Amino acid sequence: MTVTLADVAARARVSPATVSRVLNGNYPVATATRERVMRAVDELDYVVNGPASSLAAATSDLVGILVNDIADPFFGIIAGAVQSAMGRAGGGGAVGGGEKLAVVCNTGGSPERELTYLTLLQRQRAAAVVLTGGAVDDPGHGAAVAAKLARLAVAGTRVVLCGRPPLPAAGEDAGAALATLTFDNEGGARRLTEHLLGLGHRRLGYVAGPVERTTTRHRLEGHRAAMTVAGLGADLDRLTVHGPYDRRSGYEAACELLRREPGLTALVAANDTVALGVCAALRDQGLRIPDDVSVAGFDDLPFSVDAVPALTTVRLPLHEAGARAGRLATGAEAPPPGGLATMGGELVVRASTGRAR
Amino acid sequence: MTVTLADVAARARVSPATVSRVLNGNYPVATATRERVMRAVDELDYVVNGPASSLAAATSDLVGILVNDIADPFFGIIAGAVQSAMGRAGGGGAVGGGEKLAVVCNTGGSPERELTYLTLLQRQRAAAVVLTGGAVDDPGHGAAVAAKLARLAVAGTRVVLCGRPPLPAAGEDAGAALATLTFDNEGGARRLTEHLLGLGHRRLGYVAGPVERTTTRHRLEGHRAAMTVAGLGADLDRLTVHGPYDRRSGYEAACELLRREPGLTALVAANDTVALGVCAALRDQGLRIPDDVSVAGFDDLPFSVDAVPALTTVRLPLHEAGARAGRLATGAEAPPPGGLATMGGELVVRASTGRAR
DNA sequence: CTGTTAGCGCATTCAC
DNA sequence: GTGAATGCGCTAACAG
Repeated sequence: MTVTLADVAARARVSPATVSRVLNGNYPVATATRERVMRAVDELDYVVNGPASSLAAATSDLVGILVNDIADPFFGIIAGAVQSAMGRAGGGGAVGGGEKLAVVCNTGGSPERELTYLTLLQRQRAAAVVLTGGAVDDPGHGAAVAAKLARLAVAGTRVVLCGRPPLPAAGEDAGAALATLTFDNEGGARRLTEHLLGLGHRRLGYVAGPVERTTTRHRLEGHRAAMTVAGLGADLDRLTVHGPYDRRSGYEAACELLRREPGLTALVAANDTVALGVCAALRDQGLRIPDDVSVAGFDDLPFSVDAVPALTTVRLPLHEAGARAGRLATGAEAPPPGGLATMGGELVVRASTGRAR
Repeated sequence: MTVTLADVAARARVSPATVSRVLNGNYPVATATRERVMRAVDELDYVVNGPASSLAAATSDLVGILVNDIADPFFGIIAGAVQSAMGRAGGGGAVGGGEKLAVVCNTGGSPERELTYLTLLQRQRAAAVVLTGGAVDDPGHGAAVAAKLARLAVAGTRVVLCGRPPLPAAGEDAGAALATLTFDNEGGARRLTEHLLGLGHRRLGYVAGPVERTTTRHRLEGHRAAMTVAGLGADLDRLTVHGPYDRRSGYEAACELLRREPGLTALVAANDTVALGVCAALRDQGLRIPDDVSVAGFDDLPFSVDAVPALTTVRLPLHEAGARAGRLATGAEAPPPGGLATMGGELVVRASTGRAR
C-alpha cells in the first residue's frame, strides 16, 4: 500500500542504498543520479519511514523539550527559542535529512509525568532532551531524574538543562553529554529586594511559589539574604506565603499578608503572573500602587510592561537561554566550560515600586 | 550494549514473543509468567525501542499538536488541554503501552513550517495530528495542507482541526478520519461590536490581525456585519488597521487610528494581547478608558481580567475545545455529526467599555 | 560513485 | 498459554 524506498529505487532504476544516500545527503552521489531519484520521490510522493530509519540508524531526529506549564509564557518563550534555534541549525540539509522534530512536552509540574516523558523520549531514542524551568526540589525525585538522564546520555542522547539548577550529583560520565544553563534566581531576587530596601521599605511581604520547586527556594533565599543583611530577618516566616505560580495565588496571598501585617509597604511576588494577582488584590482593597504599597515581580514577561502601573521586575534572558539550549541540543554550540553556565537577571525598575510612605 | 527484548526474555526464561505480549497487554498471559517478565524488565531496566516497535506494528504513539505561536497563551491553553485529555485517556494501559507521546510543534505561523512539521509527523507515522488556531488564508497553501492531511488520514493518522475553520474541500475520503472543532469567531465579533453600538458608539476603530489569517478575516467580518447593519459601513476601511497578534501592533495601530480619526470613542482589537497594546497607547496619549475611549479584546485570556480597567472581550472555550480535540485524537470520543462542531464565544462585559461620551 | 548483503528490535502470524 | 519463524523499511559496512 504505502510506497517504500524500494519503490523509489525501482522507479529511478538505482539501488535502495543509493536512494538512501541522496535522501540523507551525507554521501557523494552523481548529480544525474540524484536528480533521477528526486524525481521518482516526487512522482511517487514518497515519505521516509521514520521508525524504520531510526531503527536502522539507531538514532532519531526527535528532540524533546520538557516544560512545567505550557500555558505559561515563561515556558512558551523558552520553548519557542529552542525550536527556532534548532530550525536554523538544521535548515540547510538535504531533502529529508537534517530536519529535527522539536517537540515540547508538558509535564504540568508533575514529577511522575516528567519521568514518564523522559521514558517516552528514551523509548523513541531521542537525539536530545531539553529540560526547562525549575526542578522539583526533592532529593528522591532529583535522583530519579538524574539517573534517567545519565542513562539517556549514555545512550547518546544530548541532555540540556535550561533555566534549571545543575543536577545533584552529575560528576561522573553524565557530565560529558550534559550541559546546564542556569538562571541566577537568587542573585536577581536579592537585588530586587535591595532595590526595595533602598527605597526605604522595611515591612515587605513575600509571595513565594510552590514550596517544592527549586525556583521558589532560590528566589526566596535571595530575598531573605537581602532582608537579613538589612537586619530584617526576624519576621521573615510570618511575612512569607507560598502558593502556585498563578495570579489567583497572588491575589489570595496578598490578602493574607495584609491581614497578618496591615502596615506592609511592599509586596514582592515570586513571578510576574503572581504579581498581577497581588496588584488586583491591592486595588480591590483600595490601596494605591506604589503610593501605598510597592509591588515587584520576576521574569519580565511581555505583559509586565502593560500592567498598571508597569511592573518592576527582574528580567531573565529567556530567549537567549532557549536559543543557546537549542544550539547545545543540536551540537551547533560547544558546551560551556565545566558544562555549566549561569545567566544573570537584570533588575528592571518601573512604576510599581516607589519610596516607602 | 543496550538491553533488548531478547535479553529480557532470556532472563525471564520465556520467548521474546511472550515478553512482547505482557508489555503490550493485549493478549492473555499467565500471571506467574507475567510477573517473571516484569521482574526481568525491572532488573534489566529495560525500555522498549520505540522505532523498532513502530516499525513492526506500523503505528506509533506519537501525537502531534501544531500551534502558531507557542509563546502565546491562547495556544498554550489549548495545547495543555489536548495533552491532559490524552493523558487521562491512555493512563490505564499496560506497562509500556497506552501511553501516547503528545508533542507540540511550533510553526510560528509560517506555512512552510506547518507543512514541514506535517511531513515530519507523517514520517514518524504519527497516531494523530491536531492543528490548532487559525489557518493561513491562502487557497494554495490551504490546498497543500488539505492534500497532506488527506494523505495522513489515508495512512491511518487521525486528524483534528481545533479552533480552525473546516478544510476547503474535504468532501471525499478524508472526511472519515477528520474532525473539525471550529470557533464562531464571526458571531463573537459581531456581538462584541453590537455591544459597543448599543452603548452609543458610532466611531469605532478596528485593530485587525495579520491579513493572511482566517481568524483575522472572520473576526473582521463579524465586526463589519454589525457596523453595516448599523448604517456605519462607509468608513470601515479607513478605520481598520492590520498588524501581527502582539501588543506592539496594538500600540501602533491605536496611534495610527487616532491620527486618522481623533474623534474615535471605541477601539476593538483582534485579540486581548493586541488590546493591551491599545490600552497602553491610549494611556500614553492621556486618554481615559472607558471615559474617553472604550476598548475591547477577544479570547478572554487569563491576564485580561487583570488589565486596568479589566477588559471587555469574547470568551472562547479554549480549554474545552482542546480537551475535546485530545479525546478525538485518541479516539476516546466520537467525531461530531458531519465531522464538524462549532463552538461559540461568549461576550464578557467588563470595565473597559462604557457609554460613548 | 554505485550495488549487494546483512541486520537493527520488535510484533505477529502460525503451530504446539 | 507459549514458542518459533518471518518480515516491517531502512542504513551501513563492504565490495566493485
